[in-house]
Amino acid sequence: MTTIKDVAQHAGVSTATVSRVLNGHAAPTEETRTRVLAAVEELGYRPNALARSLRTTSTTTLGLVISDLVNPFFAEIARAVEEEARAHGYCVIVANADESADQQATYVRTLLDRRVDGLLVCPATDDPSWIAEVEARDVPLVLLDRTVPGAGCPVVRADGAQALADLADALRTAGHRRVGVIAGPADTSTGRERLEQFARGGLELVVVHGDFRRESGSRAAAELAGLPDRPTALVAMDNLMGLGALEELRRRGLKVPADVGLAVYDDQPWFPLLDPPITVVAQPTVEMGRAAARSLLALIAGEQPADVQLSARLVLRGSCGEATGAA
Amino acid sequence: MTTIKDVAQHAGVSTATVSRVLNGHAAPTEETRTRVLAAVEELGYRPNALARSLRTTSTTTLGLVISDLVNPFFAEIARAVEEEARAHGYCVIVANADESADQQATYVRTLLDRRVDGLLVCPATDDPSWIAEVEARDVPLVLLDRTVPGAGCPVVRADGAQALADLADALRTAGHRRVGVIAGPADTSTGRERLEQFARGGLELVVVHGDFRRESGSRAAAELAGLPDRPTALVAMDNLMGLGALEELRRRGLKVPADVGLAVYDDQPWFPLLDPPITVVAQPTVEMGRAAARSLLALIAGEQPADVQLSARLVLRGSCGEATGAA
DNA sequence: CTGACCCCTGTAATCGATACCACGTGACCG
DNA sequence: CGGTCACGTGGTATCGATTACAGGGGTCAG
Repeated sequence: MTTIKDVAQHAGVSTATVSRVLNGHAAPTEETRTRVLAAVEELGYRPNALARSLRTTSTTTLGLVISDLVNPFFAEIARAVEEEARAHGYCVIVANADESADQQATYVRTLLDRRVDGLLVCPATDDPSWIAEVEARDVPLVLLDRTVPGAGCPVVRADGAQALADLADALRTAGHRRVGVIAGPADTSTGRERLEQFARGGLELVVVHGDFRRESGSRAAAELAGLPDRPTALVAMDNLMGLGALEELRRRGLKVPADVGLAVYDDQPWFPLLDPPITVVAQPTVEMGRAAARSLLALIAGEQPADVQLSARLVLRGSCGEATGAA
Repeated sequence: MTTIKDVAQHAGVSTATVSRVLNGHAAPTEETRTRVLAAVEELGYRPNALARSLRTTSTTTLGLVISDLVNPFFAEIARAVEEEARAHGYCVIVANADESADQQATYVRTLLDRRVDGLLVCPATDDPSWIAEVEARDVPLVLLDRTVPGAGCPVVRADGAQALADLADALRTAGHRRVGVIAGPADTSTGRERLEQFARGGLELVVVHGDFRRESGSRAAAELAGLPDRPTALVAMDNLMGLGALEELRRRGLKVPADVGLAVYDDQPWFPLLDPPITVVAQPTVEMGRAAARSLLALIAGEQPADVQLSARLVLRGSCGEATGAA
C-alpha cells in the first residue's frame, strides 16, 4: 500500500505538507498543492482511515444497532438513517441484534471499540445496563423506536396513542366488543405502551404476548383463535406478528373479516393488496430514521436535541369489518 | 479513555505484558495474568480497535455492499451474511448503494479506506471499473447475486434456468401464449439472464425493462396492461417489481388470474396470502448469503473457493391460472 | 560451584496518519 | 537599510496498540 510517506517523497515535500494539502489546512502554495495532488493521483494514494482516526479520535462513522434487520420496519429505518448520515458525510455500521439483549450488548461494545462517533440503538429489551458503558465512554447516544427506563439520552419514537384510540373506536363501531391482542414483549417500551394505549379504548381485551416476530404471531393467533369464546377481532402490534397471524388464520380457514377482524400496527406495502385490505396503524418510518440520525449528529456537534415524537395514524381499510371506513 | 498504558501501570507491568495476556500470546505467569486481568476489569479497559488494526493490518471486518437495503431479498441476504460472519468472529459493515453505480463505487472506496479484510458486493450494474481498485489494494472480493463481465473473483448466485423453464411450461399449460415480462435492467447480469432463460421457454414475449424497484414495476405493468392486445400473463423478475405490478393491476381493476396471470421471481412471505396466492420462483436467499460469507472468509484464509450456484425453484400457487398446480 | 539454557518480562520500534513547534525566507515598514 | 512579521514548510512527538529483541533470574547438568 502506498502511504503518505510515499506521496511526500514523490512530491519532494514532507508528510506534514501532504497532510495539509489533503485536509485543506493552513495554506500551502498553489504550486506545492498541485505537485502534491499530482503525486496523489499518480500513486493512487488513499489515506488510511484507521491511522487518521487514531490520531484525530474521529471516525465519521455512526453505529446503528437494529433489533431485527429482516423486519421491514427496521430495514426502512436503517435505510433512512444511512441516507441522512451519508448526506452529512458520515458512514453507518449496521449491526443486527436479532431481538436479543445479549447480542445487542455485544454489538454495542464492538461498535464502541471501533470508536464510532455516535450510537443509534433500537433497544431489544428494557435492560438498561449497556447504557452505562456508552456513557462511561462519553459516546453520544440516541434511542430509536423504543426507550428504556431511566435513559438519559434523546429518544425518537412514534406516538400511537391517538391512532390506537381511533382503532378502538373503529372496532367498536364495527361491532366488536371482545378483542384479542397480539402484543409485543412486556419488557419493551413499545410492547407495553401500545397495549396500554389500546387498552384505554375500553374494549374487553384478551392479551397474548409475542416477541415481535412472525412465528410468535402465528402462535398467538392460534391461541386466540382456539379460545372457547373466540374474540371477534385480533390486533397484532407489529407487522411481522401480523403476518404470522394472517398465516395462522389462513391455515385455520378463518375468513377476515367475516370470521374474525384484524388490524395491524405498522403498515407495509402489501397490506392494501390483501382481500380485504388490512386496517393498520401507519408509522412515519422514514421520518423516524431521519430524525434519529439528525438528533445524533446534533448531539455529536455538541447541541442538546430534544426528544422527538412523531404521530402514527390509523388507516382504515376494511379488515375489521367497518361499515365502510375512510382513508 | 483508559489505554493499555493505564492498565500496565495499574497492574505494575509493561504494556507488552498486558498485550500478551489479552492476546493469549507466549505464556505469562498465572500470577501476572490474574493481576493484569484484575486491572483490566477494575479499569473497565477495552482495547482500541483502531490502534490494534493499524498495527496488525487486520480489522476482522467484512464490507457488504448491497444494491438496495429495503428490498427484502437483500435484507435477508444481509442478515445471513452477518450471521455467518459473526459466527466466525467477524463484524460486517453494511453499505446501501440504492441501485446506483456511483454510490456503489463511493462505498467500495470508503470500505477499502477503512481497511476491511474482505468485500462482498452485489453489483449495481455491469460496470466493472471499481473492481480494479479492489484488486490494486489486494482485498479479497466475492460477488453476490449478480456478476460483472470479466470479474476474476468468486461469484455466488442463484441459478434460475430450470425454474424459469418450468414457469414457461406452466404458463403454456395454463393456456398462455403471449406473456408480458417486467424484466430487470439490461445492464445487470440477473436482469439479462432471467430474461434470456425465460425466453428459451418458447413463449411470445413482450418485454419492458424496470429497475428492480417498486415504481418501475407499476410503470411496466401499466404499459403492458395498456397494450392493444394485452398479454394474458405478466412475469415480474423481482419481488419489488412484482409488488408494483400488483398495485397497478389493482388500480386498474384487473383480476388475477381471470383478467391477467402473474408470476414473480423471488418469493416473499406474503405472496401466499394474496388471493390468489402468487406463483413464484423461490431463491435460496439465506443459503446465498451464508455461502457468500463463507467464500469470502475462505478467500481471506488464503484458499481458492469455487463459484457457487444454488438452484432456484418454481412454486406454483395459482396466480397464473393453472388448472391446479402442485406445491 | 559454575555455565548453559529457558522462561518471563521490559524496552523500544513500528503501523500511518495529524499537529505542534521552530525555522528560513521574503515583504514591508520605520 | 535593518528589524519585524507573516507565511509556508519541515522535523518530530503522538494517537494506542503489537512485536522483535534483549536481558534478568532461576533451574539443572557437568
